[in-house]
Amino acid sequence: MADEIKTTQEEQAESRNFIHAFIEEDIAPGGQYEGMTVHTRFPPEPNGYLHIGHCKALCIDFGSAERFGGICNLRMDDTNPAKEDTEYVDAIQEDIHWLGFDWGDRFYYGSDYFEQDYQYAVELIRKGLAYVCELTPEEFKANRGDVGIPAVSPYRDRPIEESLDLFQRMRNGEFPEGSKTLRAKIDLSSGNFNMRDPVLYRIRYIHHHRQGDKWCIFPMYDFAHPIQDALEGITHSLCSLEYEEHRPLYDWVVSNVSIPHHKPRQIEFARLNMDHTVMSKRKLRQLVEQSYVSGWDDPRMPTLCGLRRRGYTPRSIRNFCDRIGVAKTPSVIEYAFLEHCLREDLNATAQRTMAVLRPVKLTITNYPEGQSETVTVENNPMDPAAGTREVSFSRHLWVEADDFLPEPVPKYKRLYPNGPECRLKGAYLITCTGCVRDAGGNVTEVLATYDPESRGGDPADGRKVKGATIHWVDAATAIDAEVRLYDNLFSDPAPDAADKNFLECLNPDSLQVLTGCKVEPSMKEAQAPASFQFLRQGYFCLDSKDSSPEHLVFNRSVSLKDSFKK
RNA sequence: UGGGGCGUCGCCAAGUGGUAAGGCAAGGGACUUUGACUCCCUCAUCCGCUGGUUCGAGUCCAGCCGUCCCAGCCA
Repeated sequence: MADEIKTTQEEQAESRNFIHAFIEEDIAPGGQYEGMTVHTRFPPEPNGYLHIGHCKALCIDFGSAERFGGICNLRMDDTNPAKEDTEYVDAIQEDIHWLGFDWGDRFYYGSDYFEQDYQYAVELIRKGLAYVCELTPEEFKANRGDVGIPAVSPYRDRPIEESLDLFQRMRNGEFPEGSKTLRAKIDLSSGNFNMRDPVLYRIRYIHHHRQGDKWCIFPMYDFAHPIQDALEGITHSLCSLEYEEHRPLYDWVVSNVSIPHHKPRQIEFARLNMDHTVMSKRKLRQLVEQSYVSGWDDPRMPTLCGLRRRGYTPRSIRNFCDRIGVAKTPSVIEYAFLEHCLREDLNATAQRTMAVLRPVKLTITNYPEGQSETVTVENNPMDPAAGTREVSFSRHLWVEADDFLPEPVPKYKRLYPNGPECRLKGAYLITCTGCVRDAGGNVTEVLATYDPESRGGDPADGRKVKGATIHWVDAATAIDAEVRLYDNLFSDPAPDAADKNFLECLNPDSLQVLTGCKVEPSMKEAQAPASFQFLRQGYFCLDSKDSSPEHLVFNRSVSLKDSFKK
């Protein structure tokens, strides 16, 4: 099984996307980076937790470098002090490491380049390619121009020396916020508004999480990013589609600033979108801050820490990202595909343990009261090396309520009176003989007889078992646990369609607490590593941060289907 | 409607002029000590539309339609 998955990964590794094609051209003989090491970077803004969309970018940034024997830097893109916080820096690194990516010693902060950014800005002024503009934000907007109407700046042609002086004084803190900016002198009538003399620097009297109060002018992304890339020797700056229109500006900065002979190439790809959830950091923050969820790591969140608590493995997530492909087509991936990748991984690696979610008592009428024994069950049928465990068995058991039906429906092959012989996983063959009902007619107990000659689940005479195999828990030793059922935060369709009111799209059934879950004792002893149990088409797991049964997380989204057809 | 993208099966996605890969989902069957897993089969005469070039077009050209993004002193 593990080999098969590995094979899948190898196949995927061989698949080539358009970014790979570009890189190949660039490093091939005659290409602009001939003979150079492919160098990429992952530049998160530390203003939130990483989500699965970032994982796609991570896989592309680190993956592309790795594919060509290159390296990838990790850089905190913290040029806007108003939005960033140190809190996120550590969490981001932790999540990236959890996924298994490593940036070695190449960890940087965009803000560490502030002094160099400043010097390059001065260089642009000296070259007559930038000027200090005194339009206020309101005036700036009013003079932005429009379709076919050029923008206007009365300060565009001011003397270089004057801009130099003003820029220095901006840095010195002599002017109030919003009073002045440094602008690139490019083209006020460009159809691409990013080129209509874009702002390079703005004044902000805000404490920077890393630079403290050293600076009161901060470079814009469009100015800082290309410089950071160039300084770090990045060959390929991979980013999402919305930066496509910024590329001319990116190239403008790179070619007008005298960073020693290095021009990184920006290539854009479509960011990840998924149904049943939101990927916007702004929205995710809103969910957290307005307490719609318990935190960034709420299992319903698409954040990496949320997925981790929900039972997702790093491998399943990376596999997912490798398989969804890289293209420029804006796409929406079905959540079912992510779930498939998880099941694939868990099936091969997860240690099983039995639990009953909606219990009904099962009594083996011909098994002596008070007697008990232990049976041996394999920890992972897909992997003999995972070993076995001993499970307690006695006269009274708990089984899933829907494993019994007083009246069978077509194709039902589990327990019903005079129904087929069924197998209790790892224990014995049983035949249902009837049930006990309360005054209201509800089934309170299922009755069955067992074949003493079928210990371990194999009939002594080798007869074929017609019924299904049923999982169970010994009532004498079972422990109760609170189980939380999680479904996706949003029901279909994806809320992005109703952007502003996305909170109204919240799925009211996205969290249920099921009490009375009976869990096999060994689960408690198993601790976190032994964390999964397949329940037909579903699975659940122990919370990765707290292995106590009170924190069982059941991923309902993969078990929504009825386990039998009516 | 200014600019920039994108349109191949329900969802992704290969394909770069030679007669539509693969995965997910779905349906059918086999197998099975989890109705899981695994295995087999089915699932686009057609590539947004309309013309054109060509012996031949999803691939080239023209026009049209649809859709997403930008128009922050955010990233």
